[in-house]
Amino acid sequence: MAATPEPAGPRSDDVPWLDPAEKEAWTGLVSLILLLPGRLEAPLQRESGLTLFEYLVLSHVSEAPERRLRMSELAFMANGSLSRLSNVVKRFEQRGWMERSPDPGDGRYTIAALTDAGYEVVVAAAPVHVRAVRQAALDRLDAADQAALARVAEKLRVRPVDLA
Amino acid sequence: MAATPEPAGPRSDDVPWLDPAEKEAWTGLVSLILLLPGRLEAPLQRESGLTLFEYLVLSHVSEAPERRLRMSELAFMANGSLSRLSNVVKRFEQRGWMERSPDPGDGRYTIAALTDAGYEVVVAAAPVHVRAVRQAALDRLDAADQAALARVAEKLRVRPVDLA
DNA sequence: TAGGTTTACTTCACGCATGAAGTCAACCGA
DNA sequence: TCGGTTGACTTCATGCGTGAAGTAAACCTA
Repeated sequence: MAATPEPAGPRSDDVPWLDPAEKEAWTGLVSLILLLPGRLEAPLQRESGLTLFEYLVLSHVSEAPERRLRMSELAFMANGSLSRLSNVVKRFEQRGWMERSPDPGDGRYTIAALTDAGYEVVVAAAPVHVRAVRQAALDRLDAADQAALARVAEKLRVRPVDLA
Repeated sequence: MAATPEPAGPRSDDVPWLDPAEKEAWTGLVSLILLLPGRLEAPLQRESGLTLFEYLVLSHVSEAPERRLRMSELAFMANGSLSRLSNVVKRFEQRGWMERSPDPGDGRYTIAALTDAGYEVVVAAAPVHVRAVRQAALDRLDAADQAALARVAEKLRVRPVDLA
């Protein structure tokens, strides 16, 4: 397999190209990024009609005290931008799974709350998701792999721009 | 941070829940999947108007002998489904970056070829991408991390359905 | 207390991804 | 050689994600 996407022609000046070890890491990362989301989401999508991100949103609010969270905190927890979250919560509101209200203490904040209907949706979706995670990932990794994955992810963790 | 998306209520029967180590691996994987694509694509998008997947497509054809490849091989190499590739190549054809023709030997195959215009696009995009990869990933990982990442990705590697 | 700035969020237009259904070529079996 | 099956794509409707621009509340600062 031709793993290097280096164009065959004259190479650029200032950017050092990837050595073999780097290339392998890069190839692996790319395949994770492009193939895993589908695998992880497919069961959730089929059985609960949810995106991975949507599931994370629901599950994080469901665990928060009183099942309520500020939009910005929720966005952070669910690994998404505020914009993305806003769109998702709007859809959830239309389906009756969530409700939004301004924070009485500071009107700039919006508090997102899970309804009972929304709660039932997460409860139904959770085992589906866990099964998918085991099947697509955890079952294929031993303890050392899992630890390494957690370590690497921690080092690469990065935040979307619009929440500072 | 509330890391477990386990709903607070009665837990499901048959699916074993995640233990702490598994939970960390899972959390890490999820954040990689949700946050890295954006980081990796943003520069490519801004400076070359390309998706990560689109870049991979271009760069893999550019390295193939005579800059031609069967659609199915290309889809496999670029970590995408045939359907996704077909849409991308169609757009590229409209921009004059690629051309498609049926394989003379077996009319079921389609051969995708890079034009000179397309070649110039990859050459311009490559350093942008490499810089992004270094910045978002490689620079933050030492050699052991990189090896671990490659190993884990290999174990999780999985193929889209429609290319068997 | 008025003007400007920051913070938190929302909206919308655009574009890409998905996957089910369709097309067309080649192969196979009787 | 004809009908069925497999293989390799292609198409299209639907829906989600992105990011730039907008709104509105609170916080300065003089």
